[in-house]
Amino acid sequence: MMSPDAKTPRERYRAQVRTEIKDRAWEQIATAGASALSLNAIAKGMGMSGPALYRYFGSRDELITELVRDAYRSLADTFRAASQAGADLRALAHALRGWALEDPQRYFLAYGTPVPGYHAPDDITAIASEIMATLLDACATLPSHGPATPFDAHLEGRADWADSHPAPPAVLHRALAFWTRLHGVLSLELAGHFTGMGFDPAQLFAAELDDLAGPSAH
Amino acid sequence: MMSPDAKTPRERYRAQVRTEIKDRAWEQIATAGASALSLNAIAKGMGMSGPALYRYFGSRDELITELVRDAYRSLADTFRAASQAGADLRALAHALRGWALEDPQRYFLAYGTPVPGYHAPDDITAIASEIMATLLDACATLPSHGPATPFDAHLEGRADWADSHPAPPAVLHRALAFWTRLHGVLSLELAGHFTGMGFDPAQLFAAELDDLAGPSAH
DNA sequence: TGTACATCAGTGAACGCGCGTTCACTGATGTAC
DNA sequence: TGTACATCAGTGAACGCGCGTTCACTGATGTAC
Repeated sequence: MMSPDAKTPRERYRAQVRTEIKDRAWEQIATAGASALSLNAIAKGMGMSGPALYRYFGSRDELITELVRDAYRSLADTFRAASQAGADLRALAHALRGWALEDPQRYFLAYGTPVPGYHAPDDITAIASEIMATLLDACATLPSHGPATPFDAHLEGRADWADSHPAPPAVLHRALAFWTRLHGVLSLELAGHFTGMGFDPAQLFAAELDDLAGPSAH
Repeated sequence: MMSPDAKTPRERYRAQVRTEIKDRAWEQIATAGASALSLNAIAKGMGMSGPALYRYFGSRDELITELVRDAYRSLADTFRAASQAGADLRALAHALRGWALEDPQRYFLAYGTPVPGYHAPDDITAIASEIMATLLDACATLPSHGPATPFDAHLEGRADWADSHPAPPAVLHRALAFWTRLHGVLSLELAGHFTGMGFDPAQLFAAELDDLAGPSAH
C-alpha cells in the first residue's frame, strides 16, 4: 500500500521528462514565438525521436494548451503570494510587472494576440477568474475616491464576472482600470514600442500606478 | 510624352493585382492569424500558380512587411483626418477605436505580440512617429490639469521621440497615458478578454477617455 | 498600317525542407508468484 | 531469490502534406520603325 500521492520511480521519471519538454518549449517560444513551436525540434534538442513525445502529450495543440495553462497558473500563484504578503494594490502591480518582465513571451501567450477561433478550455478561464478575484480583493481595501462615474452606473448589476466576489461598482471599476492601464503599459513596453523614445518605461508604469493607488508612501 | 504619374495599362493592371493579393492576405490573416499567411494559398485563391506572386512581391516576408506598413499608414491617415476635423482628443480616441474594431487583426499586426528578433524598417517607424506627432498636437490643445508628477520630471529632457514636436512634459505625459490606456482597453477587448464579463467594453473605453480628456460635453 | 522585336505576366516542374502524426517494433523496467 | 509475465518508454520507417522558392519556358501585350 502506498499513500495516494507517493510517486513510483516511473511516475517521477515521467513528470521529469514532461517538465523538460515544457522547458524546451518555452525556450523555443522565447526564441521564435509561439507559432514556431515544433515537437520535432524539441525532441531533437532532447536527443529523442519525434514520436517519443507522443508518450507525454497527445498533440502539439495539447502541449500549447498546457503551456497557456501554466502561464495563467503561474500568474495566479504570483498574485496570490503578493496578496497574502500585504494585499495592497501596489504589491500586486509590482508582482505583475516582475512576472511580465521575467518572460515576455509567457505574458504574450496569456494576454497577447489571440489566434482567431481559439477558445480556451474552461479550467483556464477559471484561473483567469482567480486572478481577477485576487485583484478585486486588493481593490476593495482601498478607500474609494472621487464621485461615481457613468461607467460605475453601467456596472451596477452588470458585473457577471464578480458574482463570486460581490463588490461595489467603484471597486469593480478600479480593478478594471488597474488591469487595462497596467496591461497597456506592459504590453507596449514588452513589444518594444517604447524603445528609442528616451524615457524609462518603469517610470511610466509607476506613474500609472500612482494614479490608481495614490502616490507612493516613500 | 506622358505626365510623370500617368499609368500605362500594364502599370494599372500590376497595381490592381498587387491590391488583390494584399486583400486576400488580409482575409487570410483575419481567418487564421498572421503566422498562417501562405503565398501558395493566396495564389490558389486567385486562380494562379504560386510562383506567379513573385512577380509582385520578392518574398513572403516582403509581403508581410508591406501589410504592416499599410496598417500603420492607414492609422496615420485616420488620425490625420480626425485631427483636421476638430483636433481634439475625443475625436482621436473615437477614430482609434473605430479603426481598431474595423479590423482587429490589422490592429494586432501593428501593436500585438511581436516576433522576437523582428525589426521594422525605418520608414515604418517613421509612420509610427507621425501617429504620435498627431497625438501630441491634440494633447497640446488641452489645458493642463493637476500638479506636475515625478514622471513629468523624468520626462524633462528625456523625450527623444518628441524632438520634432517639442512639448512640455505634462503634454508628453498625457499623450503617453492616452496611448497606453486606450491600447490597454482595446487590446484586451479585441483579444476577447472581456467576453462573459457582462459589461460593455465601449463604456469602459468611454470612462477611460473621460478620465483623460474630461467628461464629455453632451 | 504592318511587321519585327522587346517586355513581362504567368505556367509547370522541380527542389529541399520540416512539419504532425501513425504504426509495428524492441528492449528495458517493474510486478506477481 | 528466481522466474514468468506485463507494462511502457523510445525507435525508425513511413505517410501525406504544404510550404517558400528557383528555373526554363510560353504566350500575350506593348513598342519602334
